[in-house]
Amino acid sequence: MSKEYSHRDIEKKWQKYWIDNQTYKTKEDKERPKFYVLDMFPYPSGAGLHVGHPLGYIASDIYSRYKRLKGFNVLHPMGYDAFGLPAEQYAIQTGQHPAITTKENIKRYREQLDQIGFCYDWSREVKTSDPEYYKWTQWIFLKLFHSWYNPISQKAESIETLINHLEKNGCSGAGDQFLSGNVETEIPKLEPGVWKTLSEKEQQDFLMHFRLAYLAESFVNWCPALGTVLANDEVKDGVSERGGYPVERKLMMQWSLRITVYAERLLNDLDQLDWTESLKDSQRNWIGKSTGASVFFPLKDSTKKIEVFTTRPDTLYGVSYLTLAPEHEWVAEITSAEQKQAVEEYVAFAKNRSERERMADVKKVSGVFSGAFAIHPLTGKEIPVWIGDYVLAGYGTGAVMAVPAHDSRDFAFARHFNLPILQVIETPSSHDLNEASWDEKSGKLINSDFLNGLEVKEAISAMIHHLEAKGFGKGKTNYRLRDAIFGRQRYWGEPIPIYYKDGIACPLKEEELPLLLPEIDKYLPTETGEPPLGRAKDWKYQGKYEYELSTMPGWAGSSWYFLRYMDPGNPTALASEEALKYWQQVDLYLGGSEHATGHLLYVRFWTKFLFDLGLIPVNEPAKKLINQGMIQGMSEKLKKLEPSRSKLYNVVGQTNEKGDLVDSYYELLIDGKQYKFSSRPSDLFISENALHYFESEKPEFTASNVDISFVEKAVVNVPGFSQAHHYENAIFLTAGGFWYKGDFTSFGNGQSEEMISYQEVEKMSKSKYNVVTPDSIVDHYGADTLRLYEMFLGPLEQSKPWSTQGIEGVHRFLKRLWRLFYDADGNWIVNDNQPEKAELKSLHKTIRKVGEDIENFSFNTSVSTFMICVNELMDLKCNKRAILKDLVVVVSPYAPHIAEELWQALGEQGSVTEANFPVFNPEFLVEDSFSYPISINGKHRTNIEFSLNADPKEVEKTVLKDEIVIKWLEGKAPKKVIFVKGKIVNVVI
RNA sequence: GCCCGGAUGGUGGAAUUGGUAGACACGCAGGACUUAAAAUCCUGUAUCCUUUAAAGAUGUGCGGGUUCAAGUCCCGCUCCGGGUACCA
Repeated sequence: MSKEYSHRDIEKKWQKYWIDNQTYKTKEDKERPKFYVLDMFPYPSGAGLHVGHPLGYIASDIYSRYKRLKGFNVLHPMGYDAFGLPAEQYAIQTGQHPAITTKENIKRYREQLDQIGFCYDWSREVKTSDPEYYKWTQWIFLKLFHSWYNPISQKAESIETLINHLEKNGCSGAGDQFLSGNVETEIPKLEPGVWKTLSEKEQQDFLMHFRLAYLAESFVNWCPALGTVLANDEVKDGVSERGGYPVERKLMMQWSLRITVYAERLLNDLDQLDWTESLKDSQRNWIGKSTGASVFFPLKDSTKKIEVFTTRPDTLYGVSYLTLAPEHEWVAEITSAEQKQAVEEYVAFAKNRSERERMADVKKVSGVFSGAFAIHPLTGKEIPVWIGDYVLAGYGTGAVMAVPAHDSRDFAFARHFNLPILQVIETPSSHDLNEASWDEKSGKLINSDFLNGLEVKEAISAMIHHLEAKGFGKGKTNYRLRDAIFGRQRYWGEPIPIYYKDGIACPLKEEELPLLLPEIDKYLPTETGEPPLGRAKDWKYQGKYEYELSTMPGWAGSSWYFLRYMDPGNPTALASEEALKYWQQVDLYLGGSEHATGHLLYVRFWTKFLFDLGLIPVNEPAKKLINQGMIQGMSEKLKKLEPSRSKLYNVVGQTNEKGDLVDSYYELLIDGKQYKFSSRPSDLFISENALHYFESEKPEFTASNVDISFVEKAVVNVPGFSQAHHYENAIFLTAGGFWYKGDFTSFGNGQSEEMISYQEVEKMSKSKYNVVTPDSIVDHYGADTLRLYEMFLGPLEQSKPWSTQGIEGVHRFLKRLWRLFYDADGNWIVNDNQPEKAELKSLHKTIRKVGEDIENFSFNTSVSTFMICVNELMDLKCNKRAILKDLVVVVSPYAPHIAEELWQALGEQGSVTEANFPVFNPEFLVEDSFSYPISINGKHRTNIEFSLNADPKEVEKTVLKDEIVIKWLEGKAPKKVIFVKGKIVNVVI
């Protein structure tokens, strides 16, 4: 075998060895402590893996390998979140079954992952679209369906315990503490003893108010383009996260999961988690707990009372009107005859505005007076009731008490409609209440009867006390978190295991699972607008009852997959008790922060639920979580213009005497010269060096992404690009000429004829043509180089644009490492000589630093440390086995292939993964002297070597005799001499 | 608007509890080897003044402060990135 460093041979050899020897197969091993390292579930997209994906995978792989060397039994699995929209969209376009697309994508992912040399235990691979797997997703759904949340015991229980309670006690409605806790829910009243007299339908409808998986009419994010509803976290800026299609609010009957009952626990348990503070903050904000009071305002001439939620009950005396959301259920009812038309028009207007529009003009105030009045519960005064879309139907009660003096939104509304502004809190003299409201939760109460003189905080509790005593309201906690919509009107997802009998939703029996996804002819809604599953032929429960036609959302399968990895093949349970007990939970979870409010909240929710039912031993999925930064792409772009929008471009027509068009052509005018085209050009692309032609007109350019494979150092390959992107009929204008239909016409002006692009940092994505895959890098430099380089780029959690600048240095390092074992002619040069102090020092410095770095997830500095060590050993001409053997082990988590090869070359048996991480010995680092930096007034001037045991007084004497110090002293006596052992000497003059 | 993170040479970045700013690498410049190239190796490389060297001055986004000593701590800003958004 050639003894050059040949990454192609080495990496192929060891990847085969690992498979043949099942090196990474993990078993429950009671003898060793366990450690569970998990990467966030990838969705296998058609674009394959780009260089950003492996960043986290490499980090977790290094960590896993390190933990193994430290004697842990490491579980490090990988699998696929295989259901999802893109495969289905592709199916709609091409008719290809999403299962086929998914399978192909997974195959490609797997090839790409394999070539990087990860230590995944592939025998545990799971795919959410596999019936073996989704059987258990459906099983958990049934458990959710059969459970309710008991607010007294603070956990999920079987629905049976609720039925028992209802039989005995009935339900006193929304205020029933036993049933609702303090969570805002609408519950109908039920007298004791009535339960048994209800029909089955009535009973089931009632239970739907409690089931953790329930069917209810609610406002959903409807995406017409995708033909489905989306969860809140799947909507970004009013458009769908996948695809960017508009989303509107719609009232629909939907399956939802009652995540809101877990709000308090999801919030509190964050404190125990070793997750990044910013991620925990995101979850806290998303849950959005706020405490305050609900207050009832009786309507004038009515028995109805409008309930509002406020966090500022202290400002009750400052209420000058109420505002209802346009969707509030009483709007039509309370509107006066005179206002009817105006209100109806306004409600229609508000409803038709898409979410995006509503968000776009947050600043614009709109609303209408309902004509109704409410009675202020404390003052008895009449106050008007308005309708305004700044009030959200989905939060609180959909109604607010407006305190314009102390709430900026109420202030803007009051200003716009000339409503009174009543001050109830003293403001600093610098604050002008005519200009803006005083929203601060501080100050003394005024104009507020019994609250006068109290501080805001005291006033809040005093008021709540007062309201409760008088029966006008009560203290209340609200959460921003909404229940999660669970049904999707799509094909490629888990069928919901429910059928309908006489209008009642009935669950399948557990032994009837999995409910298989049926085959259909087209992946589109039916003619009658039902979801695609409506197309399935003869798909009925027991041949007669309709199944639920919506499927589960993408996050269903990913909400519990960490459990399945513990025991993936188990046919009788989601995982065996033994495996669940041994592996417990994820010790280190690695993934992007974009999952903060979606996946990471749902997986915590399901974990807590399964824990409540006693099915698993832990109530949190992951102890520690690290976010890796995003690797962005560098896009290449060309400025573009609709040709007719430039003065350089003309359409010239010639007419005969009769006025008929006899000849026409298109032309470009440059420097007074005319260039003709026979047919109409589609676009005008402008090179960065040709912008001066537009100086006088300054048009608004648009931009087009150019596939980065057609760009070399900002020079665009025009024929390649125009063909691949279908711009055959476009003009490409450069400073010195232009391309049209594959031909170049020179202006002959001596200016550059190159088509120059400009660069922009963007998210790496197929649609931006800026994707860099790891494949070519692995091919050219090898997986070990890729692994080291991705770590060398910088701190793991930092986002950065991809650039291969610098990869050479890392590759050179591996070649230099190789040179410690083989000389330039490929001769083995390792010897058994006794290592010397300097060599041991270099090695142990490295052992210590790399160990610390991995524990701190500071992988970039480890790579530097390796480089320093190899450079030092090179300088020392050290080829000693005693040193190199340990070095190979320390390097192996980062660059496993070369480490295996060198390990074997050293004559060691088996895989380097079975070795032990060398133990750091501080003795080798003990120094007896130190070259002290000598500072004068804090500025470094010189260095003097002293023994580390040197007496400070002796040091001071020597320092003051030093030539350079004497020069700076200029004959003066020093005021002070600071001596810090092992650090510094500072002379103060 | 609010919450979080960040700003250090031409570039990526390093710098323990405050203690030699710029490790390591890229790039660049010069040199060695070679017929030549690649590869490899050696030297230099924050900025400014200076022919060079020595020596010095400046220097971690900006303005203040604490300290013998500040990239690091405190106060006030600017800009960039991410999240979130009428949440009452």
